[in-house]
Amino acid sequence: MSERGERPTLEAVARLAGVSRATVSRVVNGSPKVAEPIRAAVRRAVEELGYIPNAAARSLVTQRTDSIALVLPESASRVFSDDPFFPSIIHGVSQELDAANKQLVLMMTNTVGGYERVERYTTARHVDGVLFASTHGVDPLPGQLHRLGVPVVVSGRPLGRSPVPYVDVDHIGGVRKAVRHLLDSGRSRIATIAGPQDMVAGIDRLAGYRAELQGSDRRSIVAVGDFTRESGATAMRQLLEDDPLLDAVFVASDLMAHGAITTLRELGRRIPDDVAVVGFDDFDISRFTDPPLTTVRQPILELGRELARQLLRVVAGDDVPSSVVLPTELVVRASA
Amino acid sequence: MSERGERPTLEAVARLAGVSRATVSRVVNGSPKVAEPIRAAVRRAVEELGYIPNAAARSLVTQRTDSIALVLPESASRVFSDDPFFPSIIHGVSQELDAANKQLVLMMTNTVGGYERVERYTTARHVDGVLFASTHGVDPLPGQLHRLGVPVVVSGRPLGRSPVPYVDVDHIGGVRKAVRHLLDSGRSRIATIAGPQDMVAGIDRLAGYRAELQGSDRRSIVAVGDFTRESGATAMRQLLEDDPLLDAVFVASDLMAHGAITTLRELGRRIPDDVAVVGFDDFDISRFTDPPLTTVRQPILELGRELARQLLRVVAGDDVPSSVVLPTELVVRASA
DNA sequence: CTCTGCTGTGAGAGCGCTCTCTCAGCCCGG
DNA sequence: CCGGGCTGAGAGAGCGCTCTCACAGCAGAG
Repeated sequence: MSERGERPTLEAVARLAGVSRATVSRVVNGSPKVAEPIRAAVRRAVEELGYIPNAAARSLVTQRTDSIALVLPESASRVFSDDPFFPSIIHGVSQELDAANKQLVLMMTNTVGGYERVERYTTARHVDGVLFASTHGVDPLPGQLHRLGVPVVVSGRPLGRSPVPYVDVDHIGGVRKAVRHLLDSGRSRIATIAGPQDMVAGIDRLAGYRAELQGSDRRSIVAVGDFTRESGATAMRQLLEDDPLLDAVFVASDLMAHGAITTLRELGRRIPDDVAVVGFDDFDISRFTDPPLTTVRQPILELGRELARQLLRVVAGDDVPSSVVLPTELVVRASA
Repeated sequence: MSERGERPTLEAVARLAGVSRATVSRVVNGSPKVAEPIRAAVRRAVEELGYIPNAAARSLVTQRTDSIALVLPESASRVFSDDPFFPSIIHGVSQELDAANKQLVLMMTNTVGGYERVERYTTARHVDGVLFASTHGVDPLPGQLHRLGVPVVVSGRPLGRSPVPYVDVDHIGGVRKAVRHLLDSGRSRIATIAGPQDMVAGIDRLAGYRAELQGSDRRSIVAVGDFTRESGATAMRQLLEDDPLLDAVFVASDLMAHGAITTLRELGRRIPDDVAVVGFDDFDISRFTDPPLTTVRQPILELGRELARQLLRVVAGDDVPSSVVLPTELVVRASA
């Protein structure tokens, strides 16, 4: 191994193997048009010197960086320590990028100047593509990058009209199954704790609830939270004030469902006997609540992987099915 | 804004401003020896063209990449979705790197060929420095990189003798406070569920338990888990078989403590009346267990930040206080 | 035996930047 | 009025790689 700072270059390998730089480059990059004996000699020289290509030099000429940015929005930090959503996304993305030999550059917009940093960094093409995780409201950046020709894929259908390809899960379908389950088990006063109405996940899950209830003669009872446990607890309290006789609640996130369960217990309601509770997410933790939570599973890891796969496809220049919606599934446990 | 692929270069800015490339470079990099009028002219040209320096070209000559790798070990993935430890580390690291204008490159060793990938990537100096999060057992890579002169800082005191600087928390001090608390509240049969004994966190927390018990005439009752909820539940069952009369348990992680609580409840033990439970971590979720968990708080976010700060110092060439140990603190809630 | 057409290799330019070195211009002292 | 010292700007090399183009060598056709 070489000492600090004196890494072998293509030149050195070429000299040792007795060939030109171009030939070494061909071998290193797997070009087929190199005679076998020469290829072997080069391989040996590479091995001997412990040669590893300099990424900066390569990027400079190829205009590729072999790295992908994953941008997490401001809100991510708020829930980061308690909400396994972003970790799972990261994990899924990482799996696919690893397999494709791309690097994952993580960026958060939560810190001071975060938005400008991300904007500069991504428009400067320091990365080959950009992934956005669940943006709040209307974030102009994905569209802007898309227009500049930077490969972009976002998680969650963007609000408003947007040409940016996305990957999302079937919120509405999942919620409808959940509400149907409550109806089928004879519940008659079914409330919901919705998510923030500036996020597609919040909007769609409420829409699903409304859609399924529409078919029945039940009226909707709605409170809104922000996906945190605390907001779930508060919203539940409010819901019970609105209708003390409600016998079921669909909660738009598991964390909020946990909060709701805490409130229900404090107020002496038995679950599911008095009030049935269904969540949305299927976080690991929900198997361990008391009672274990019935919930709609969304495949978060898979969402991350699909996100990465789509982006890699765009980066590679393949045409992309503009968007993907992954299925959700009702997981019935004891709470409903 | 320019079309795809035709980003302005230094050259273009220089031409527009009527100066040389060198001068533009000086202005862009904030050199003080440029006359004010010229500086202003260059700034204007930069603005007008929307010039952003090409990172690859810069890296090529400076030999810096302005990015830092954070390596998460294999085990991270296993617990990723349920354990807020890594997310918090990432978050803390990210905060500091953002502030220093460095990029965060995330690498996991969990995927196929992960170790080799990380090794190649980091030794190839594609990053200015490498952070390792809580390695299992004895990982040779940090030491190896350190020897090659690559700036490295690891989280958690390395097992065995190692010259690699680390940042850790005061496991032993925290555990001693926890056990002392149990002793002071009159508990006489204090068991422990230890963490994996190939990790410093597991070893030290057990050592702290033993050390504090040593002073009293109480005997130690030990079971070992792997920091997961399930292992906590199993270990608790085992502990109760070993000593049905135990009246307290110090659990080496919050997740395992949750598992233990589940078991205790299943077996009809009241908490804290029959058995007091103390955890270690102070995850958010522990405020919401029933009863809320008394636990040792370790400052995970701060650990991440300190990790990044130390590494940035090494990268900058400042001499580094070889290691840092952050304080832990007992948080008393209802479970003990 | 020459010519054409291939295949495999080398020469060399150039990606966009930084940094050293050189030098022009100016101020001040002698 | 001239020379030395200083300051600020430009010229130019070169970081390590890829890729185009030229060309050597050889096979097969005419």
